[in-house]
Amino acid sequence: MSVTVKDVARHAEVSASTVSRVINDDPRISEKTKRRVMESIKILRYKINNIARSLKTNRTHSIGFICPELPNAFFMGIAGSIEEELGKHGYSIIICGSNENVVKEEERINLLREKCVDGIIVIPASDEGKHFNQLKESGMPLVLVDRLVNNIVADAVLVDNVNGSYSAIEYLIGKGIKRIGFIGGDMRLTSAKERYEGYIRALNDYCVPIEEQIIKFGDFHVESGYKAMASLMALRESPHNIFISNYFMHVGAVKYLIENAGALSHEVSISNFDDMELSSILGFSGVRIRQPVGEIGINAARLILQIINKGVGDSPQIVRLKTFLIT
Amino acid sequence: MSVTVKDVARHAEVSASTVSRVINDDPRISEKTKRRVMESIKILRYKINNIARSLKTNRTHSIGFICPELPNAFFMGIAGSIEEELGKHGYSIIICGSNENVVKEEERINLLREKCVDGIIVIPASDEGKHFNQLKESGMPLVLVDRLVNNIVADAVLVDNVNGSYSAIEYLIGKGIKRIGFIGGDMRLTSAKERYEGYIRALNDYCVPIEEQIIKFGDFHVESGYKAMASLMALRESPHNIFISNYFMHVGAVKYLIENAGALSHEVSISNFDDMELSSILGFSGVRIRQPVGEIGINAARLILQIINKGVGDSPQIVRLKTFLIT
DNA sequence: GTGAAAGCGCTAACAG
DNA sequence: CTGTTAGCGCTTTCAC
Repeated sequence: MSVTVKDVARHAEVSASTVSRVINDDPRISEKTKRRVMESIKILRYKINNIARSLKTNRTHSIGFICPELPNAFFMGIAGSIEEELGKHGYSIIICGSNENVVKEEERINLLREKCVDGIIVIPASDEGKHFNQLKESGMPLVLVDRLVNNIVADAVLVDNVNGSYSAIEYLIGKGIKRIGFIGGDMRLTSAKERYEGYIRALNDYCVPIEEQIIKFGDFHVESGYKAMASLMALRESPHNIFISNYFMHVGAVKYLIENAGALSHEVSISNFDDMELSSILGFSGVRIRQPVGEIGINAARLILQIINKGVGDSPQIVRLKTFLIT
Repeated sequence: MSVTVKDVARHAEVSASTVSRVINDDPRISEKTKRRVMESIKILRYKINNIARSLKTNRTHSIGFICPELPNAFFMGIAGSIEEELGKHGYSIIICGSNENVVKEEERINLLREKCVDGIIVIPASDEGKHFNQLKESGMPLVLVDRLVNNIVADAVLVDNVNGSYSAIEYLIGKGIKRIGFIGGDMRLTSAKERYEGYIRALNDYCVPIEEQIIKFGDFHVESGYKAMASLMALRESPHNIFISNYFMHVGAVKYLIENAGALSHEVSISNFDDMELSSILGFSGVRIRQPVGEIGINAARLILQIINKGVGDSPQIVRLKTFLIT
């Protein structure tokens, strides 16, 4: 079938171990034999079989990446920078979608374990996850991204969500805008919770009363943003300013406003979390919070490599990346 | 380190092969021993080592997926459905970005070969690719997606680009609109070429003269759409209707129009290829062509599995999926 | 500086 | 139905 070290060895008239040493850049090999072996490798078009190597070395140079859904610009932005950063170190990524489903997430984790990946990076499907503890106990390097999980002590890369929304609300208040509607995400996600917290905290700090009825919750998806905006606009005294906690709900909300432009009793201005490619042209624009998407991925990649190479530290590292207010 | 078949065998007081048979659902194993082995597997928390299995079976159940860039909603839509479809058959995907760079693409292919993937699905970086021939000669199952490559005979999943843009232009002409500007992609991509061909063919068929100066070319990215729109709007007689050949250039073009709304001498209506999540709310809306993104992925996945399982057919299969005109 | 031999964890004849 | 044996392609002591 395919050409192996043995074939190369025979062709170069050396032993298999010598070929192996050449492949692995072992310094104590003479220039001469090295050249000869290289020659044979080229002639025979030898390609190393990493499966066999992995079996021996217990390293696959593969990292698993699990995220709630693939066709999601935010997650894929992260995946992209993870892939790039890991690629620099000879690692590749196996991508899995969990469908925002804890059961499937666990399934994927098992799959990746069986594939013997060297580590797993995951954007958790929810705040629940005893399976992560099992994973850690098994010794698998693990990095959580974007969200935390209850009762799990693990290394993680997050964004400073609280201060993110806080700064946006603070800015609006500074502009004299006090009545600010809010569209939040699923409160089982730490990111959603934290963004909500930043909103509440800013209002409190500036002594702005909190109005329950102008606070709505969706699930970070387009459709829920649409509905939340609809219910806000259906209020007798609908808010003129609204803060939306992620990109996709922002899109849904804008969609509602565009489709119902005629029926609106007043103008609306939207501020929002996330600054994706299209955020700036969605219109209705107030301020927005940019997440350092690329940085998130790079940090996650570096963190997992560090764990793989140096072992888990005693206390888990939590990297919190700053957000930027775009006015 | 980790528990192996041998450990399970010892614990269940059977031989390693029996354990292996249980794992692989070999029918000729007695219910009783099967149960006992399963028990031991559970107790010892045995997890199969697929690396070792792969070494033996020459199957990794991994498929490589190479695309020009990861954070791209279109590519990732395809990746997502590939992942899902392959997942149903026990396969996972290793994702690689080629950075729209043929050299890196080749590098990635070699990486995937060394990882012994069972097949490779690629959205080519350009129309150039002798490396694909080498790959095919090596016996690696290969499926091209979205674009073809010169002089390469390979199975592929494509979209009917020509008829896609033809039908849009035809529709506009039917509405009495004859002067239609065009923003195309990099003509080294077959998809860009075909969309342009559809435009030209429709104009010819309806005896509409072709005006070179209202035809611009970008590179399928946001920025180039912005620039192309700018140069169209800078014309003395800028077109009122414009057809744009993909989503990202559409975004860029809209961005230009929004930013320069005041300076425009007339209204503009945009028709475009692609119907992504946000296409419908970008405004300036004429008609658009929907690509069946999910279907593309599903077909690619099925095709690669078919090649893996039944071998390459004598003549390559080219699946051409229909597009839909959304009015 | 190089070779011989053992073995990673699994599967697959071949026996029985 | 189950065990024995060999070996996938590589790395890695241990000799020399």
